[in-house]
Amino acid sequence: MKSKRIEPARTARTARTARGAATRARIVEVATDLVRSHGVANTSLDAVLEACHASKSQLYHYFADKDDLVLAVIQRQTECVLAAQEPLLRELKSLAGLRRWRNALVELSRQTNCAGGCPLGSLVSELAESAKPRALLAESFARWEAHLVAGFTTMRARGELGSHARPPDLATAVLTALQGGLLLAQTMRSTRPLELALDMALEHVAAQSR
Amino acid sequence: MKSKRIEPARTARTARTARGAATRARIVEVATDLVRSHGVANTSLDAVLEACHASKSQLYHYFADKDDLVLAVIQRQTECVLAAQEPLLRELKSLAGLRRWRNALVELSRQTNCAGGCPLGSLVSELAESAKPRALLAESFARWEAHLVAGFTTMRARGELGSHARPPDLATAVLTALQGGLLLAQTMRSTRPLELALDMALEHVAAQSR
DNA sequence: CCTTAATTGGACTATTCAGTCCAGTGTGGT
DNA sequence: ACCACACTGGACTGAATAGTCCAATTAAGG
Repeated sequence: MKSKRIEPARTARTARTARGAATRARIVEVATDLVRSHGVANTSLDAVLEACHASKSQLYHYFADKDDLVLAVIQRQTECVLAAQEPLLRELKSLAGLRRWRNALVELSRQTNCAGGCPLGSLVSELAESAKPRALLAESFARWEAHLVAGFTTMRARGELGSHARPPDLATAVLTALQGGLLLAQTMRSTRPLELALDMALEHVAAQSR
Repeated sequence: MKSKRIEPARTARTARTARGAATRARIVEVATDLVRSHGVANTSLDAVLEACHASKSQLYHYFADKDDLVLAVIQRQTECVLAAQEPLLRELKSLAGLRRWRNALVELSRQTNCAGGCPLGSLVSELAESAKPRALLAESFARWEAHLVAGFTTMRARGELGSHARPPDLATAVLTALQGGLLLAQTMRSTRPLELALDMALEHVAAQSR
């Protein structure tokens, strides 16, 4: 039982100056990079501060504690992933667009030699047992799914999917395939699992076309 | 650059006595439990030793260092998972058996309130960037896949799958669906993603039947 | 028995890390 | 110009934690 609410809840001020905002942003940015490559538990605050030339007091001026910083990292990582997906997600309005999305992801994975996996997926296993981080990650995936839902809805409206197709379910299924594919690809150091997973997902979607 | 080979490689003796073997086994067992529930980075050696009533010297008598213990934990976790899968995997010789497998997994996930995810999958994101652990995990998944391959091969021989069906690819695809489904289920605290993922995988397999 | 080696207890070290504190510096508003 | 407050530098603390060391205990074989 760790009751945090007993304490005066610490500060965690919000930046009131351009300079302060810049500092805060710099910390989050660097922390996000380090967490992506080493995981939360293997990223020390000292390492973050050294990498972004900030001091302890700066960090604790803007964040209550490490957990609080991690929440900011999750949010930033979410923005990064969604921003990277944006161009692909935008044209996700047809089976052909879906196939382009698949190819782009496989290519991306190949370029990094299948290392790293999904930045958000990786956070899950480390943080899913903590309430707030888990809730934030759930929200992130929901936003990701929402883009897919929009695409499938458009496809259904166009008649490229049957009227019985359920965009939310399709989106969830496709996202599980992507996450599972990336996980296995990372483990096997081969894009093959990702390709098979996404192809299965594409087939699943295509099966919903009239 | 961390060169480990410069040192005399430390001891890591193998047990030469029933008592010693029991001690070693006890350490690995407890470590596996703690790692499953808290992750590698959040499991301290002191915690392991206290939980199994052993001392530092006992641990370092049988393991070179923490990494070495982690390798043993991966192996034990693999045996546990495969042993738990065994009864389900054995009857994986028909589409009906596959469906029973699906239902059992969903039920299992529901019972744990979707917490934890796959014990092996969780290790991946934490260890996939280290050579030996990654190789071990790849081997674990390969063994898991092998069971699925055997099932699909039987199904093909029986004519329940077409002769064009490729058991290894089907097995990989099914495993990615399971992993992705568990990951999302853990995040969303709902069995729905797992159900959708596995149903997609079943449909994928069924599509290979004549 | 008795010797040899396996096994064990647990104190000790060195390091790392989260979090605290306070004195000092910059800055915006009046 | 001046004041209040945002911001910053960095030393310091206390708790963990991986790993070391050695003396004591226990078992196995001749």
